[in-house]
Amino acid sequence: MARKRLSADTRRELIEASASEVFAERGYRGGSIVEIARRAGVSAPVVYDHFPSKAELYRHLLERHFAALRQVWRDNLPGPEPAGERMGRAVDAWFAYAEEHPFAGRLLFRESVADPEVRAIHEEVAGASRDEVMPLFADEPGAERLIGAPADAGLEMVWVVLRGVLQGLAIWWADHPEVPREQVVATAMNSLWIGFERVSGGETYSL
Amino acid sequence: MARKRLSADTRRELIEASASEVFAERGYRGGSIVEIARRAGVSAPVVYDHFPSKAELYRHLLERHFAALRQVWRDNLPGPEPAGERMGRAVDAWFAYAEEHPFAGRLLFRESVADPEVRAIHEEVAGASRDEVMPLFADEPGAERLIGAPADAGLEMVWVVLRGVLQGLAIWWADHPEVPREQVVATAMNSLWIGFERVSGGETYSL
DNA sequence: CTCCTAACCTAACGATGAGTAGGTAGGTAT
DNA sequence: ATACCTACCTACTCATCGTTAGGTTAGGAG
Repeated sequence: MARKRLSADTRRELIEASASEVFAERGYRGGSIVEIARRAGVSAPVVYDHFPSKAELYRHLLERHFAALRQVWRDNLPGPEPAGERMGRAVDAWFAYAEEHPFAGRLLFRESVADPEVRAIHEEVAGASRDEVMPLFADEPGAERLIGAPADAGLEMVWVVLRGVLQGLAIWWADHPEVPREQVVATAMNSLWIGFERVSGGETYSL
Repeated sequence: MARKRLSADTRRELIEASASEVFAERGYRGGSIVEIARRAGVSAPVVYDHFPSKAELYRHLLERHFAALRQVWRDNLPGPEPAGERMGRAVDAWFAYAEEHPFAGRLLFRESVADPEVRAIHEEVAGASRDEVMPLFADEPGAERLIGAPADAGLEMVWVVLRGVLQGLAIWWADHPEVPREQVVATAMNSLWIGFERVSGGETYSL
């Protein structure tokens, strides 16, 4: 193949795109620098001209995608409309991002409980996301009913459920792109918001 | 440390327990045979007296835990009681298993989208679980409302959501054992069943 | 007490992969 | 045309890890 000499910025973007792919497909440990470099059209040492280490490259990608998704919540969740409508458009926008960046969903959530090294990066980056998004929920009327004692744990569990559903569907959807987005969004909302609304209206489940 | 000579069966169980721990903590690639052997009180080659390869050891653990969880659904989901009650006790039993086997939840779901080698094992083993559990849901009255077109995709998405919620909560709970099980179960049910019930009663969400 | 099975070990092999050293050559500015 | 910067390369080092070969010893059977 004819090697082309590109500007540093252009090559860096190619490397980031390639790394998103490779990490999404193979995980942090399974994704090799050589493979990332190959798909970006260069040899492995070039990666180190742009990133100091594999871990830092990974962290950079995580931060980029998490920042984009945080923005989705910030842009869509607040507003004067009914809560269900706002939540619906936020979830829709979330999956729109996942559609546009097929590797983002897989990249962001897969390794979240992996070995200490990677896990620390995830908790740091994902924690920031959680801390920003969850207050938006806590302000919804009736939200306190979702929260048992201790309150923090209850709120965090809401986040865990939200994350679990969006993560699971995003990963699944990446393998079934023929399903239209509206259907994925509707499935998520049927599970998440309808339950939330009902509970915040007083109908808590008990064993 | 004083090395004790144990029967093959006893040592094998120690190795399985150790491997569950290590894979849960570090993932498939991150968990090394040496570390597994060390925690089982032996040197690495002894592992190969019991399992032909790392992959087969991993598969064995997966099959064991998935079989146990399948049994939980089989035992708890069918019955004459109202659907919500049956679902509630199944979810409760599921988390009881997760409580008793702290590594099961993390082990079973973490690597589900990892590199092809591991992924194939997961899809094979988890697929069997899904194929057995989902029909139990499809039979619930009103379930067809959860299912858009194509029907298979809709049913599978229900499974994905269910799995996402249980997985997320199980992993989170493993790090927060002070939260009582009832609260975890209630959170799961609030998200899952209340939404399900409401939808099967005709209240489908639409954007 | 004496075998002999099998549970266990040390020492290596081969592969893979992160990261580095040091040089080469394409483009651009003068 | 020449000189220089820098994008890029080849060729390595070093560490880790799965797996195997082959030997050693505990401990029960006779």
